[in-house]
Amino acid sequence: MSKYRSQILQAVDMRGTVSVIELSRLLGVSDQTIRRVSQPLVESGDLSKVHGALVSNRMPTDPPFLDRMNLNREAKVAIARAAAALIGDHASVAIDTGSTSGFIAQALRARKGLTVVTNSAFVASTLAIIPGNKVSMAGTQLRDHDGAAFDRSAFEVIERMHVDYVVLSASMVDAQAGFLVHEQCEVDIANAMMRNAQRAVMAVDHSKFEPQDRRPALRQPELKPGDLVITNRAPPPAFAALLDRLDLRIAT
Amino acid sequence: MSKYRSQILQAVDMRGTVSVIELSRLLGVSDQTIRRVSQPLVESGDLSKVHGALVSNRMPTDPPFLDRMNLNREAKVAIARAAAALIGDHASVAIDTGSTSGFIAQALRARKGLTVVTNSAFVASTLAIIPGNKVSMAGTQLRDHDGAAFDRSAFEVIERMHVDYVVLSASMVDAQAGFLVHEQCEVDIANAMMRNAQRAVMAVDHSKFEPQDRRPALRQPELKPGDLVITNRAPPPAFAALLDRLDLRIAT
DNA sequence: ACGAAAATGTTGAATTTTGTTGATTTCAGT
DNA sequence: ACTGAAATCAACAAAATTCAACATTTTCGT
Repeated sequence: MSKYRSQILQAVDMRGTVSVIELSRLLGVSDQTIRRVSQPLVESGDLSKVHGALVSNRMPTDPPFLDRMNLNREAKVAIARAAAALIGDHASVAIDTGSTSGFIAQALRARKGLTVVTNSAFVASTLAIIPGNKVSMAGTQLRDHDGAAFDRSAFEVIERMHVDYVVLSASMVDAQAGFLVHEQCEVDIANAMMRNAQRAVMAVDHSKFEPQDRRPALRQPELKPGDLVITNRAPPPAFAALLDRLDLRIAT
Repeated sequence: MSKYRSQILQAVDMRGTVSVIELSRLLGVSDQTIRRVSQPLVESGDLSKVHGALVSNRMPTDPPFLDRMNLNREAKVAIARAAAALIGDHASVAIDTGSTSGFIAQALRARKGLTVVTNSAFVASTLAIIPGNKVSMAGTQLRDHDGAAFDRSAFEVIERMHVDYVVLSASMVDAQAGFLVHEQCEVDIANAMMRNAQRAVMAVDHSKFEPQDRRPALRQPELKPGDLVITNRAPPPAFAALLDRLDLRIAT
């Protein structure tokens, strides 16, 4: 069992297919090494080999949603690790949709006995198949943007639960306005989750502190003092006031 | 119980895998010491050792469901191709849980404008993120066996719909009894789906025609004459009577 | 403070992994 | 089918890691 095993699996699972050369650069080793250490993985059927690349045998591939997951991938993985380190075995967690939340779900596969409620089918299917987890999928009608539900039944499921943590994300952070998203329905779900959770964990990579091409206009519900913000670089000083009473963690 | 124990565990858990040298620098001790104090952790199963590094055992290891997807993978892929070829763009489909259905979902990513209802979170998240698809997730409480739902709301969602095709699977085929599964709830869902579908597609790879180690005892609802059975090898002659009035296709 | 026991560091040989080279195979375009 | 570019494979040398044994330091009870 090679030390690169999990990294290769993760990279290939995440992107569907990735070239041998790219993997070698990613892990900082030679292409030959990639070929060598991936051999057992293709023999066990986890991966397939094509000329020039490895392809995942187990995950959905290509569509736009997964493209977004590859944006700032390293930052998101680091944040996900930090968030997962915070959440212990047997915790209960509400998880919203969004690519960072997707990574956090992946990192949470390491936990045992989680109770999870989410409106994202991706998060649900990631965590549901871990033995011992109890996962509730909130909502029925899934939007194609990201496979998340925002219908009435989603709220009904969320309102029935009370959890230790809620994992939230945002599309942008504004020094005055706070954490912004694009759709009102996302705010509504976040609100419902926060009302039924002890502590909020807001996960935003560093790019969210910069202006976006399509500026989101809707404010996420205000965080309580003591709620957690996880990011991967120290935010610019302009955000000091906003983050003042929150527990800020920088993941590396 | 060494004084470094918890630090090593935390670091390795956090990052998934971390090199012995790096750990030694992190804790300010020699590499040999790391090897020595990590030995009990390896023996107790918390960590694994690879050449040059320690890896966390609580990290994403293949959950059973994904293992099952790798069983008879080629047969299932062939069947999935055949099933997907049958189902055109803009069709409406109900899909049950089961690993073969998972592959069919993957093959259906090539279709456009599908309307899908499924009680499997895996199928839902696979197809929901295809632009233009309308996917309904039936059910809330997901079982860890395969991430599928069988609660009352699952039935309510299925009963509301009427679709062109229903894609079903079975754990075993018996020449007398027909298509068998392990759980009554699976039969119930199949029944609900069949009542609300024009035509059934039963997908079973060749291994299902052989006796299983754990024999399933529950009969799927009877197929109508003209319903489809897709498999990947000609079934043994003993099954001729069973398949008599059904439309049998052999995928290669 | 003393000595025994445990823990840590150091060394060098054995083992494993890695990068490089050149021959061979595969792939895409004519 | 032919050709050049790219990818794979096999083999070997170089580098890194491990292991075992011993020297040294730290810890702890008396």
